[in-house]
Amino acid sequence: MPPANTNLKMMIDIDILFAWGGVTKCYQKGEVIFYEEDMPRFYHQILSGQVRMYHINEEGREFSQGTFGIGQSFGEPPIFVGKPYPAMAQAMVDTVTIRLGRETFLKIVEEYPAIKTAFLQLMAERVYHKAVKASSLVNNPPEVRILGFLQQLKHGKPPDGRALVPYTRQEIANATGLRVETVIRTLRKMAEAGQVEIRNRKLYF
Amino acid sequence: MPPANTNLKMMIDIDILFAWGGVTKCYQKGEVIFYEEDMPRFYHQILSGQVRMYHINEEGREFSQGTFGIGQSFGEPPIFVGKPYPAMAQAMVDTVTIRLGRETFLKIVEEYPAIKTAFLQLMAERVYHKAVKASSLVNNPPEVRILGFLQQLKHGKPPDGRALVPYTRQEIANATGLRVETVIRTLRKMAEAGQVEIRNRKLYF
DNA sequence: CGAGTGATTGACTGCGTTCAACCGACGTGG
DNA sequence: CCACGTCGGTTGAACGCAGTCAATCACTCG
Repeated sequence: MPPANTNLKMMIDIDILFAWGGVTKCYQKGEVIFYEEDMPRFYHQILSGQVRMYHINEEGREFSQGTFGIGQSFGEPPIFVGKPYPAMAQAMVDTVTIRLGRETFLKIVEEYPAIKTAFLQLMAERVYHKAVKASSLVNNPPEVRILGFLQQLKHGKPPDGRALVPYTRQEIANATGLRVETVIRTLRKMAEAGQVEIRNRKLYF
Repeated sequence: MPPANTNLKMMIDIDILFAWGGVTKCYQKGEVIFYEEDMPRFYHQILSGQVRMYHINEEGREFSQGTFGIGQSFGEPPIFVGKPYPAMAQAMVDTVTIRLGRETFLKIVEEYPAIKTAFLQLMAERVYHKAVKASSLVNNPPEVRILGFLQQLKHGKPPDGRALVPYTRQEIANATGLRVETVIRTLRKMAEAGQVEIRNRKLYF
């Protein structure tokens, strides 16, 4: 199952990546692609599978920065700004990526104006989404946070009735800064209110 | 007093902005530059003063997305992605900006590769900071949130002893998603622990 | 069938919020 | 020069909601 926020257009054409020396790399489910504090050495783009970026704080609690699907790239901002990764990346399922050295990637960006523009827009979109997400996370009760999370999944999706939400309660909790139990109890209330639907433990929105 | 996170390099050279038809605009303290949900019509760059971007939620609570000082631009992501502003911008003090129509701005970005690169890096930096900020805001007790906020102000600042924090308790509360009272109580505890200093109601970090 | 994973429920607790005052510094006008 | 208004800072008391802990349930897969 592809992640709900999959953006179908490829960030960089695969032929270009291979032409510039990109190589594929396979990761098993659960394998870590890079750790927090690592310096970025590669540009990563997903050929198949799904990747999650998240942060673990001092008390051992996770916070998801986002999930990425086929065609999407991840972990680029630190490449552009020359800082270490602020979060770790992990394959959620068996995943194949194509990767390219940091320097080569930056050369490609300078070489193709259209690609530079695409990344400018991508970064702008990420800023935008993180701003919206922050608003919905901070200062808001559980119901609003969860609604915000669910709505962001709907991007570009046709509003044809309800769709299965491909996330576990735990994943929703990690993305919204709530505890699993709170997510469960809030979702039940929301189901009673008709805002979501729960059919044998599956969540529809 | 310039905001603590002032980035001294100008985003776009002022001569270029004027050459392309940029005009200056004055805002009085408290004046709103644009509202949430407005479609972006201008690129804004600060000549003097200080601007705050923030969001007001349903319950009337504010959440600061950031503050911007001399030489900085703000509100660009929606221009690049063609969406309405997710937050409003307001002059915190009397402020002068230079502004330029959206279309002209985009033309400049395409015209000058160096400027395009600068904005790519700027957007990447913003993503980075918002990611770090989100981690520190969610799932964390007041002390950690406030520490995160204070540390982000230190960027590039020489660590020469303590500096006056140019923010009111209310502003810190709005930026961290806490209540004023909680900020006050937590700061007092932190002062006792030596993490900050409070001299006649002024905060030093 | 047994192990493992995710979902669920109940009881209790604690922390940050809420509400309501008051304080201290500063500026302005009569 | 002082009275007054305003704004930011401070304190105390009570409350309520989400977190915590612990146990159980439902489903899947080897």
